[in-house]
This record gives sequence, structure tokens and C-alpha cells, in this order.
Amino acid sequence: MSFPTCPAFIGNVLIGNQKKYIMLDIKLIRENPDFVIEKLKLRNEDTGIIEKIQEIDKKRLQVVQKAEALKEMRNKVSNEIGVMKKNKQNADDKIAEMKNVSDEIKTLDDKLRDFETEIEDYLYYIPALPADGIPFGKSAEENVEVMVFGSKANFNFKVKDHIELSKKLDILDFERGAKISGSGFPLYKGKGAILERALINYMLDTHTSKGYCEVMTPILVNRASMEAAEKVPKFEEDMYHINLDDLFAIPTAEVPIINIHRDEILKAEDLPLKYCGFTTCFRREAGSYGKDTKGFLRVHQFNKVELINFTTPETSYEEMEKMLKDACAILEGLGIYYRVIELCTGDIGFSASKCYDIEVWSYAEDKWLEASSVSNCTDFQSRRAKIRYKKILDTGKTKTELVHILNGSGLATSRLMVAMLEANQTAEGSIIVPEVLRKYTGFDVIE
RNA sequence: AGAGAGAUGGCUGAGUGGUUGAAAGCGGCGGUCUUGAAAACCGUUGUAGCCUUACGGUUACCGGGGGUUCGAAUCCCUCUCUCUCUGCCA
Repeated sequence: MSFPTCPAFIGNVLIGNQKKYIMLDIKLIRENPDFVIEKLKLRNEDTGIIEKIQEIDKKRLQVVQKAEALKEMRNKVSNEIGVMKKNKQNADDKIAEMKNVSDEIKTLDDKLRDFETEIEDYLYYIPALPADGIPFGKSAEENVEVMVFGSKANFNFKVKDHIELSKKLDILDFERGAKISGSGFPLYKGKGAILERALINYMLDTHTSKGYCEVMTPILVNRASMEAAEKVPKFEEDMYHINLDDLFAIPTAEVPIINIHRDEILKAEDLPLKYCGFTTCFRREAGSYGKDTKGFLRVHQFNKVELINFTTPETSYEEMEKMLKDACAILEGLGIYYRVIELCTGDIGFSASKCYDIEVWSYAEDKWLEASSVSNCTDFQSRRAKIRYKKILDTGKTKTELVHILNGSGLATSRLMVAMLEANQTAEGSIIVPEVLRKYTGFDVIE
């Protein structure tokens, strides 16, 4: 999904959110602010927010120390009171004294909570720091093409777009989908529905054969899961939401799959932990205006196979390359002309440190369409979702450390369907089914 | 959906206001014994902050949040989840 760019820091305007969202490690800001500022500059972020955080953090620490010293006294004296009472001694003086101390502690704790909320509210607007070596750039125009697979086909007839093709073959019905639910809710029919099912099965079989554990997850999730996956409240208006039960329709399987291990400590020997899962995905696409809205190009409901990898910090970038290959393998199997681009610092998603996009060629639109996004979110999501693992140190001791989380679409069927229908059309307007799908469809051609 | 019961360390499970961060057992780790292993015995064994060069000290955590109290695993409120019975249902 696309993330809006981080809003600039403007005084207290952004403050006041009650929720707690720790995204960037406060320790990193505490210990190495220059590094953080340097990295944020690459993302064209206002870095004034860092100094503000440091300032509050200092005040916070003073309050913490004062409160803890008082608590130490309270604990000691309270124990003494207990002993005195046991010995039938009068402890009224001490109790009165401790009452005052307790009140003071309460005041300090309130203050502390305010500081922490304030810090977290600032942190909430700081995106993940870009990884080393990411191409610098301000916008999507400065993304870098990494590789191209295949070559553009030459058609000796005028190519039809996927809408025209599917209408003629009666495999997709956007009008009736709109009647049932609204625009952007496609209806698959006959061989169209079978082709969709074939694609999903082909993708799942391919991934599971490479060691991904297939999961079938809930597609309505609670608020806590959405928060852990960094989707809410920042993108709340992009979600379908069921008020009565406070449940969200997932925008991607990334949400439920990441939440499989929320608040868990994983075993080091289980990493990398790889999942693939098919789900239907729902996106309100609020504010996407009229851009790319034809047919399948932008829909509210679509099907997607998602790849998720929980791994160690040492191996996450290596694993990312593997995940990219796994996603590419699907397109290569289908014989689709595609390219991989590496997103520049100005275009990477909010929670990612590095991101590749896979784009498929649309002959009708005469342009590349984004079909997949493979991201390394490092510890950004795991910090909020509290997903850690026991790291075994050289000394033999263990240390609990945040895992790195990678996600990649492998892939969404809608854009893929656009590219596939267009690329496999014949002069007569029928569709040749790619070889790898035939064992799933049971037919070779749609005509 | 209604009625009842419950949620404690890696696991089982004690603990109902005062040195309880938490008995006991299991498991894990280290050791003694053994040619080796088992058994037995002895010791050790949670996480996260903060202070300290270190030794160490200290705070918080018994499902989540809030409250009462000098003091809460223990009392009160609230939320979530689990189990049993009843109802409904693909």
C-alpha cells in the first residue's frame, strides 16, 4: 500500500493523540541523534523534531530518577510499618509521612506519563530510517531501475485493454460488481473466476515449495492488530471498518500474518520464519481521485498472496533479496515482461528502510504498473508489535532482540491479470492461458 | 447471546493486604559421582528501565487498564481472553 509522506513538524499541531506509538527507537535518538538526523534528511524530513524529543527526554529522565528514589523510600518504610504493626507498635507518624511521599510520587508519575505521551506523539511521525546505499531522491521519478526481465512483445494488431477483452469474453463484469457493492468491486465470471483461482493456487504452490508456511488468516482484524502493523490510526480512513465490533477489513495479509507473532519471543533456530498467505484485501482508496481507476487498475477489493519473513538483523537484507527473487519467479513462470526498481529515499514507504517495486508492462496503457512491493521494515514494525527473538551471544548468554520483518506481495492478482490478459491476447481477442496455469485451469485458451 | 468458573515465572501449580520477584514440582544450565550415560545429590535458573568503570544498587512487571491503601499477586471498578453448561447457527 502507499503511505503518505510524513507531515512536517509544526509546533504542537500534531500533538494530542492519546495512543502510544513507538516506532523509532528512542535510545537511538538519545545516543546517536546526529545519525538519526542525517538519515532523516535523506527522506526530506524536518529534523527539528529530534531536538524537541531530546529536550523532553532529558526532563523525563530527571522525573524518573526522582520518582524512583521516592519509591525506594516508600517501599522501605512501608516494610518497616509492617514490622512495627506486627510487633504491636504505633506507626501513625510513619504512615502520615508516607502518605505525603505517596502523593508526591503520584504527581511525578502523572508528569512522567505526560512526557512519555508527548515523546511518543513525536516519534509517531518519524519514518523508518533508510538503509545505507539507498539511492537518494525526492520522488518516484528518481527511483532506479535494477533489472528488466524479458522483452516487450510486438503485436501486429491493435491491442485491446483488459476491460475490453474481459467484456468480450465475459470473464469480468465490473458493472454488475458495482451493482452489488459499488465501483471497484469486481465480479469474476466463468473462466475468469477459474483463472483467478488458478493464479492463486499457482502462486501458493510455488511459494510453499520454497519453504514458506502457508497460512489462511482472519480477514477482519481488531484494532490492536492494525496498530501493531502500523496501519491505524495513520491510514484509518483507508480502511473498511465495522463499527459494531470495531473490526477492520484487512488492506493486506501483512496485517494478520505479522500479528501471528505479536507479543512473542521467537526462537533463534526458527528464524528465518517465512509465511505465505492468500487473502482478499480491502482498500477504500480514499483520496485516490480519478487516477488509474479503470477496471482492475485500482479496486476496493482484490486478491493477493503475501510473503512475510521474520528474520534476524544480520540476515534481513540477504533475505530481502531472496524474497524479491521468489516474487519475480512467479512472473517469470508466467512469462510476463517486468522490471524491478529500487525506490529512492524520498519514495520508500513510511515503515520501510529499503524497498523494491516490481512493475509489469501494460500494453494498453503503454506504461509500467506496480504489481508488487518488497520491503525490509527492519525493526520498525517489530518494535511496535513486540516481536523479538532470543539471540545467543558469543559469551553463551542470551539477549532478547527485535526481529526484522520483511513483507512482499507475491503477488496481487489484479494488476497481474491486467498484464497477463493484455500480453496473452490474440488478434481474435481470445486469451492464451500461460503454460504453468493450465494444470489448474483445465483449459488452454479463453475464447 | 445467557449463567457460572478462571487467567500467577519455560511448563504444572501454591499463595486472599506487610522482607513474596513470588512456595513446591517439572524442565533448562553448571557441578559431584561414572570409562561414558542414566539415577542420585549439590548449586543455579524471568524480563525491561535507571544509577555505577566495576562490584553492586534500585524501580517496574502475577491477562490489559484504572482505583483504594503507608503498603496490593491478594480488595474495588473496567476491558480482554479461556473453560463448563444453555441458546443460536454454516
